[in-house]
Amino acid sequence: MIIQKIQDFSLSTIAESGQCFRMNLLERGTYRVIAFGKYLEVTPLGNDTFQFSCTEDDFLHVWTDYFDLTADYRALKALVPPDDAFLSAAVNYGWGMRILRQDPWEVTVSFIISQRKSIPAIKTAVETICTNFGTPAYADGKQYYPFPSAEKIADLSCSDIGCCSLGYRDKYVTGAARSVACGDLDFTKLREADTQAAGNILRSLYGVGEKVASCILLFGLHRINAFPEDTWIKRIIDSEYAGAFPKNLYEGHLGIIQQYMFYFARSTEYQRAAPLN
DNA sequence: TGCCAGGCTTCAC
DNA sequence: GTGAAGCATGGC
Repeated sequence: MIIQKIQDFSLSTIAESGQCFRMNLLERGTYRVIAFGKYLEVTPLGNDTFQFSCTEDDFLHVWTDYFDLTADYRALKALVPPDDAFLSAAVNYGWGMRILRQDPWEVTVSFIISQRKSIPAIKTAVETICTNFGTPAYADGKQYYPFPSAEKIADLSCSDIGCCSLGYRDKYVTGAARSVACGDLDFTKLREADTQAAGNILRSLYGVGEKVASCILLFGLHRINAFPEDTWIKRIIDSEYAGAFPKNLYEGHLGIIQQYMFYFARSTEYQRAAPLN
């Protein structure tokens, strides 16, 4: 068990911002995270202090990286011009945001599934994949299901994986799994490649286009300048920026800005004031 | 019951 | 190269 003081860190903001699908609220503010085959519970204790249900070794070598705890987003927020009312409100609303450093394989599958699905439906599909094909594991007597390996998914037919509500995306997921399993898609090499080259490789996968590739770059490879433009971001750029968002102001950190925009655009606070649809 | 969802591929033109 | 059609299924 680790007790840690962390400033500018909000579990609810991170969990509800649409970047991950296996971080869930249990009770009284405690969130459960399943990632990299490990199980974690994080409980806010007040005064910027959090309890992590892990060893010191895992905290230092797994979760500090995962939650991007060494980063400081304050300098980025300071770049937002005061006269940009939307983005000023967005970075304020998204207090405690972090861009998680997730497993790129899990991110690839999750965001392939995400196309034309609601976030609750994505979470259901991802969880069903884990319970059906993940190898059960235990932490403190609790059973959980890690995300299955690419090799495991590669052995499945579209019919086998049909129980996971993937619809027409089933062939995209099995195809990506086979690319990883046979070595054609190597995330170790992608980490070393420049962002443009990595994006080109990702877009060569069947079922991966510009938006999903950007999500894999941002959430799986921590290329924080990747800027996924989904329907929400496009509507915001049209309605708040007359179709021209000033990306040049945030060069190098566009992915973080995008995450504040996405999280705020979907909030009831913004929807009440300026509904997008 | 009907509409919509963190898009993509395919096919005309 | 550009734009429209079609897509499976869950959640509200």
